[in-house]
Amino acid sequence: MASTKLDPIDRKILAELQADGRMTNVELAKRVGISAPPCLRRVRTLEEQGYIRGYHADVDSRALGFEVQVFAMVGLMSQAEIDLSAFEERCRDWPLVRECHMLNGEVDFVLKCAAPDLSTFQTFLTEELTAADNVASVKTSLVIRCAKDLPGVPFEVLEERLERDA
Amino acid sequence: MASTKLDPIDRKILAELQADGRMTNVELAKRVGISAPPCLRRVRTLEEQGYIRGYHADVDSRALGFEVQVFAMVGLMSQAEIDLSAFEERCRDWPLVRECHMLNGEVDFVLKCAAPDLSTFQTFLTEELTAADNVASVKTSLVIRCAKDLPGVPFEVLEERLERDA
DNA sequence: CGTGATATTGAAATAATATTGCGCAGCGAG
DNA sequence: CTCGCTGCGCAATATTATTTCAATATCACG
Repeated sequence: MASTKLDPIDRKILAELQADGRMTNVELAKRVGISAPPCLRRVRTLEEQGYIRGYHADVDSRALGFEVQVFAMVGLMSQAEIDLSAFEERCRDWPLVRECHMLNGEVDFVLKCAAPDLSTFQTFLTEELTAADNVASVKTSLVIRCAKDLPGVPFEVLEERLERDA
Repeated sequence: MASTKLDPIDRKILAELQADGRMTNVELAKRVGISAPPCLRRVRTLEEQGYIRGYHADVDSRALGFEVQVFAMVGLMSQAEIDLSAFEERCRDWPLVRECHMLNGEVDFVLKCAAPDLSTFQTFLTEELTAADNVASVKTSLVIRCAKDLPGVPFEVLEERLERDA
């Protein structure tokens, strides 16, 4: 990851691919204002350097029968690093847990979970999560609806900031 | 969205594209066990029927200088639908807010925010979010680290469940 | 300011992929 | 059965990705 700095074209590429990850390279090249070959080379470089971690289809989980989304705020008994890591490792093993973020403040972790129905989630909650080693408290909140769900980076803010600093 | 039901091949397609959204159609066809043309037709159908909402590059926001991620728990004064919608609309206008979910329980919304640095976020927090109409309380937690961040749907769970029900 | 070393570009050629057209097989209803 | 429907795969064509290479731009240094 020899992070060379990004020029405006690179940032445009990232913004375009974040918005539409399946854009063809010719279309992308047209939009960022260079020809196809250097455009593709830039994309490959961005991938290698880790600016692009991967590409994913955005699949509608409700359409697939995952009716329930839950945020779970988890407090642990011990915040020693080894215990934090152990909990994270357990989260990685639970398929219902889609995201696991360690936080500052009173709560140690927030988990975003997805389940086909409430009873599946309840079972997971009582038999797995709450029952896990070192878990002191779990507060859950059902997602009623989602008003906004954008991927990654607000490029608008980034460009604004770069202009201002220049 | 004339939601025809999905067969195992469709689900495999969704799982593969969720894992790698830029897979070529021939590779995808190989993996799901059919030839390229019908595979592409299925993908198009899945897109049209809304099972696939889009494709996105997963861009590393830290590499781009967005050092700060925050979860904000927001309580409103009024939970009347018109006030809820008004708040959601405001969230859509704030670029630092990447996700906005309405919850049940004591907290009305959870927001996932991204900012270049702490002071940018603090400014947003005090001058925009906390100051917004109808906002009663905001509790924020910095993300210290992210142990897991998977896209969308746990297909493992879905398949398990289908097998069991069969 | 030059000037050479180093990158980066774009046109053209080639390889790979996507997409269309069409005939065939499987299957349920009459 | 056999018609009608659906979905498959082969083959042909259109697009796109990728490599090659000569020309241009960029930059450190004298």
